[in-house]
Amino acid sequence: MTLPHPNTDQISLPIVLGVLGDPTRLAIVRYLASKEGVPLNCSQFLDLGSKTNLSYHLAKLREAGVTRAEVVGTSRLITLRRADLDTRFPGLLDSVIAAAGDDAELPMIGGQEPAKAHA
Amino acid sequence: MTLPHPNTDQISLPIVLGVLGDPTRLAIVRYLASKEGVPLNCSQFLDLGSKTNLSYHLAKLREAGVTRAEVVGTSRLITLRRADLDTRFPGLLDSVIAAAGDDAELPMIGGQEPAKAHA
DNA sequence: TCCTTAGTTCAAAAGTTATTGAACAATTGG
DNA sequence: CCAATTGTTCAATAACTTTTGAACTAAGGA
Repeated sequence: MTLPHPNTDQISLPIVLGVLGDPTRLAIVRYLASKEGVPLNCSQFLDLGSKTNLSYHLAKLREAGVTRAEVVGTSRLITLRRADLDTRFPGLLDSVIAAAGDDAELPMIGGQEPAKAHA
Repeated sequence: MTLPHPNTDQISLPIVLGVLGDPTRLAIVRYLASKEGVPLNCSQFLDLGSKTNLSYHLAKLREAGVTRAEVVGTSRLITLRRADLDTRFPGLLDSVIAAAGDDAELPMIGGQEPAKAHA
């Protein structure tokens, strides 16, 4: 039981940008980046919407090639496809994550700390 | 007669990403980047759609803060807001333009040369 | 086996975005 | 003034995206 993912060379720039142009998904990506190395399952994101709605957004991210979802038991372990994205679009993910880190308009996850403005 | 533009600090990351997540607009931005310094008017982009449709897409880019449109006579001179975007989201525009430069899926403008694959 | 947990799928509704054509405005040149 | 050029606005439609709830599957534990 594996889920469909695009190959690295099939990842499309407009699709990736479009998928990241949604506050919920950008919040997911920011959170994944902040927990890099720790695989997360969908229920980590329930702050952002209903189970069904997250399933939808996570599928969009996966189908765009932004995340990878590995089936483990009844869970999906979700990770950022950082290396693949860096290969395909050098610097893009880093600059998006850096910009998102500062963005107080994006929804927070699990008491996440908003990046502080320079005192 | 000036057109509304967001201030630099009003430029929103998800809105910018969403606006760039459209092949027509990404093609416009790529072309503007390739002609940096040369202000272009809307009719340069008629390859990409009807006059009305371009007016729509150019308004989206302007309202998102990606481009600036200056009214000169009956023309709008359109430029990329590169410095403002670099200030707000360092590295983002560069990585998007670099990635778009290579993208053969994006529509071309006026016999634009597709970036060649490495021989 | 039965229950729970984790997540998907489906269909419907709501909302948003893209595209079109016709009509409009403003400037420029004759 | 008249016509051409440049681009906008409006209303309609088409197409897509997001959100929801109910029903479902699959694995794991008691």
